[in-house]
Amino acid sequence: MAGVAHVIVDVRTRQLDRPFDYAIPPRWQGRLAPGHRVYVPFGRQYCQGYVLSIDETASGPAKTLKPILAVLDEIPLFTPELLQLHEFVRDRTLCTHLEALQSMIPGAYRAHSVRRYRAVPGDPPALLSAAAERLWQELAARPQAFEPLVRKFGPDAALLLELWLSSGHVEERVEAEDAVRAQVVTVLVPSADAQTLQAAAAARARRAKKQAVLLTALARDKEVRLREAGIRPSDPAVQALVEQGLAVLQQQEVYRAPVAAALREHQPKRELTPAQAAALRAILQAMAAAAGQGVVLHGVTGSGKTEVYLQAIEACLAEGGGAIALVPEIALTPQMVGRFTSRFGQRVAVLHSGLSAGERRDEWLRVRRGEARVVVGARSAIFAPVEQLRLVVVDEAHESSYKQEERPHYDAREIAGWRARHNHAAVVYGSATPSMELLHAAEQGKLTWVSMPFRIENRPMPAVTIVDMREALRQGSRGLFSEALIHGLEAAVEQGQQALLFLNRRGYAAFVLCRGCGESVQCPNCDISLTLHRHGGEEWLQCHYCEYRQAVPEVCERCGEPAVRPFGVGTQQVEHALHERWPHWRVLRMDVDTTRRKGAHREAVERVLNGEVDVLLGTQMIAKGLDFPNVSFVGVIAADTMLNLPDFRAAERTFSLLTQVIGRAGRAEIAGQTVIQTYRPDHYAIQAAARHDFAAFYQTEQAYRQAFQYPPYCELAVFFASHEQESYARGAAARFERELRRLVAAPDAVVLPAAPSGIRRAKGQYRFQVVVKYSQWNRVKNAFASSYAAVSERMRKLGGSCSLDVNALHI
DNA sequence: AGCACGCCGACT
DNA sequence: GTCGGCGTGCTC
Repeated sequence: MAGVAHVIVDVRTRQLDRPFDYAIPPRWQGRLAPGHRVYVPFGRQYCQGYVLSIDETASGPAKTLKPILAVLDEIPLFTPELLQLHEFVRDRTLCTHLEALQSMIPGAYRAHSVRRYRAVPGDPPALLSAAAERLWQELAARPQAFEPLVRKFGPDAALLLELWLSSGHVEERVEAEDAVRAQVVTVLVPSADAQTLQAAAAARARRAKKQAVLLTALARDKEVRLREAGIRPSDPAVQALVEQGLAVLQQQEVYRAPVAAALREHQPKRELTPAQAAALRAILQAMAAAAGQGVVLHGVTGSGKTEVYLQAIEACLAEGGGAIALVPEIALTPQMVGRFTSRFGQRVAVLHSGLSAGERRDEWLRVRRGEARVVVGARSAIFAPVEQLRLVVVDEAHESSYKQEERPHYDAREIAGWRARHNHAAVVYGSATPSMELLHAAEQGKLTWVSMPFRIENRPMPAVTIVDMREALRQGSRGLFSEALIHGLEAAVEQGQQALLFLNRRGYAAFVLCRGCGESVQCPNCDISLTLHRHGGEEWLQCHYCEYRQAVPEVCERCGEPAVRPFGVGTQQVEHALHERWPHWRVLRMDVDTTRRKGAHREAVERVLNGEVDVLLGTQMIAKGLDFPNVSFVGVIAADTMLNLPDFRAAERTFSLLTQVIGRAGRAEIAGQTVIQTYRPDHYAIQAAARHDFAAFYQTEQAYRQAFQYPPYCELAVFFASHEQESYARGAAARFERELRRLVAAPDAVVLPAAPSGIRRAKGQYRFQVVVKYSQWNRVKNAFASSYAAVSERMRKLGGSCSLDVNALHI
């Protein structure tokens, strides 16, 4: 047989991480292409697979191959570009073929086998009971799956099926089926020309009004979607038209349209400021160069980056190209989506986790079919099958959410660069606080740096006051709010404007501590303190890692003293304090606890935009991607919460978050005021953010990174082992370290000793890690791959787990 | 991952 | 004497 397909089977194990060969059935020869999804027999079972490549010329095979049973999609899900990209992802993250492939397509594309049973035409078997009689009728009518039959007829159905299968009265067929399929509606379509239809409508206007209405609609619209019209397919009027040959019923696929239309702002194309125009020119130049160039767009908050993106994408479309715009999940708000849909309408597809599986499948399919040429989406949208890709925009490019924390550990920013190079397109990394990595790449001449240092319409940057909370404490102030913060809040609210209060910690208090012995209440499963929550008159302790909950102990569990007190402020406590002090203010709290419910986030944003809120209080979710024109005051309750984390990016994240929070103030006509409360007023991250002085921050931070050899002066990899038993977790990390040291050495890599992770135990699992610094991936990747292989298999058998995050963001 | 093949303890 | 425990090994 001629034609062999090399297929990756959908079985998640490293042992099967290689192509398997299958025979191409005659009717698919010449039509089956790389990227097609197929259904194949594998071992004693069936599974779906992905065609990597095809060998048309394969002559007489040494062994007889099993055949492909079915091709699951009309067009290959993977374009040639995506197949090539999957090799890059595999090489860069050391994941399997399957992991790389499946991260690129919607999860809805997963076929399961369904066995259906059908009565063989001819002599029926002896039907001994009424139930058997009915079962036989059912099987004769159409093929039936096992589960519904047993549900309907009881366990006897299984016995009868078995009997009839062996006697040959019933046959079994295995079919592949996706759990999420295309949505199908019944439509009535005309089978006569418009004139005939209108004449027929006129003739029926008196005696058959419903038929007349349908005929008129058919003449006008060429189709009637019955469900939308509230008419059943069995309606006599419909049946009559079909019988008279005027119309036929058809099943038609329809797209599930996500709610992108909501909050659609009809924003006209805006006149660009000189800085915006210069930025747009730089992007268009990079596109015209067709060399996969990258541009860093450093634009202060309120400088109008989105408008630049929109106009650059317009230029793509005008040239017949396509574009992808990546936005962090947290910023992918209806507001942001609305700006794209109002500008590009149906040419935009939206891809993010808020969509249902079916919506995501349909949006993706619109892209694959070339019907949508612009994609707006979160991280995984970087794999969208846009053809003629001319531009990739990565908005808020400093955001850590572009790195996938699960396997495969890819970084969408890096994939953006790959796709730009592959397509001879351009990539834009936009941010008010570009990362140290972007800065470093620009300094080395790998990226072009463009600045938009002013806000649109020359609005001023907010005035920032730093309040030293140590000083306030010395003066006897023990409240959450300093004088400056109180003045700012009151001034804003009294003038009918809005205020925003930021605190990066949810719950009521960070932890509870016994004043008798100094012991805090710990989570029994994790190595961290429990957080105090107070809501709706109730009070409890909660773990922010594993969701464990317990009551607050009356007395200390260690020393028995009734001296358990809350410490450290959370958003619930600030909300409480606001209510106490200003009972008539309308305060809205926004954090994970208040926005968990679907749609809650959007409702909250709408309430703020509608002016139903005086003070919006929240965690970092209020700092990003939202544009509230009536906010004139921003307060930061405690700038230090992020600064004290044991992470080499703590300063960068503080600087970035503060800059963004400050930037929420004064985005429209009103001037902005800002107060930052801190115990470390002299820290360079806080100082630089307050003075809007990016250069100063970068200079200091760069010196630290270089001195301690952290990114961007190297790359980090983190091997991670976790197990219920501490010794197994430690052992796996130690073995990985030993293995890797055997294979690489300085200067290619610096292997740090195996050590417990920041949180030694989480969800009942002990966690150990090995951190490696290296600068050239190609020189170390083989060593990583084999060291990992040496440990991971055994760890899994022991009931633990391992991971290897290459190019890791934090350790 | 499944599923079978294959060698040793407690039962009809 | 069997039924069944789960330790290796294979899947085009």
